[in-house]
Amino acid sequence: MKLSSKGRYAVMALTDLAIYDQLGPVSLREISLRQNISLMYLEQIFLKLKKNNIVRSIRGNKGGYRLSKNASDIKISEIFFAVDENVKTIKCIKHHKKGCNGKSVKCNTHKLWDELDEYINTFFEKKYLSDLAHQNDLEKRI
Amino acid sequence: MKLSSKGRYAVMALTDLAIYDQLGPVSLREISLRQNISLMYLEQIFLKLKKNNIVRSIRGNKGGYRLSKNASDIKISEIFFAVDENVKTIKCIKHHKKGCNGKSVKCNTHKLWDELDEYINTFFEKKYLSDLAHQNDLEKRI
DNA sequence: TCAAAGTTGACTAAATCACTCGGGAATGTA
DNA sequence: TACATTCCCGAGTGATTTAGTCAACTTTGA
Repeated sequence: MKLSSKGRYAVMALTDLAIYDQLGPVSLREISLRQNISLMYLEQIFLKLKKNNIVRSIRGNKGGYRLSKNASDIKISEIFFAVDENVKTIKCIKHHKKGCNGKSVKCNTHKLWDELDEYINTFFEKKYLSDLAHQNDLEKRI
Repeated sequence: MKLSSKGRYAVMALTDLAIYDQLGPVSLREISLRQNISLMYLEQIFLKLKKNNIVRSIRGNKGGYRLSKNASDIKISEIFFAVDENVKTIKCIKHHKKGCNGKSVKCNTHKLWDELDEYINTFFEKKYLSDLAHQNDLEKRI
């Protein structure tokens, strides 16, 4: 059971962005250097974040990215959704019209995985980007 | 973020075993048929379960497996541990002697992943095999 | 004009997953 | 004692996913 690096990097990069956003557009190059994430990979990730309206881009020289809303309005769950980090613990859904294991009923453990999914999603629904940014305040870094 | 099939199958198979255990040793063949899991794969899984003292084996004709303790004493977390389904959401630990991202401090989001790990582990610590077995009582099936 | 930035689709090496294979060893039953 | 049935176990493998890379743009500020 693991988190993909895409989801992890997305949250790291956005936390970084949330901290430096107040100074103007933040380029991926800066984030790449500070967070030690490949620039090319960040491009991929930010494209998705942009499509999901979490960040907006400013092209050209001195350009970069900004949050498209307040950090306190961005849920971690939203970020994960944007980069396809979906918290789906099972694949045992809808085999034909039958149950999970090809039988006519749901598998033994179906309920457990459903509960787990919900449990984990709750965690990410309760966490906001601002919670992370505050832990790493700008003042502490300059 | 997903669960491996090994962990999933282990829990399914053990739930099945917990239900039929009272009738004597249960062969992997039976479990394979009932749960629709490959026999060869089950062998692999049960080897690990045995090494971790969750089941014990009876060899030879009419042999099979039995739980090595009561279903009400087997935590789901224990099962996952046995089949290496470890709930580790990050790899950003102990890069050299430094922090997660090669820098001298922990990454922005370190605390978040730590909390998540603990949160998920708590879920599995609270669930016992008997909880699942009861939902699928033998009486309902014969 | 030029450099710095974002945009985009295609590509790829490596790792992991989800098994399979083959040969063995133990044991109850005929 | 033969044999079928079961567990035992290391090695192998094909497909998929991950974690990126690459190349060739377009946009914009100075």
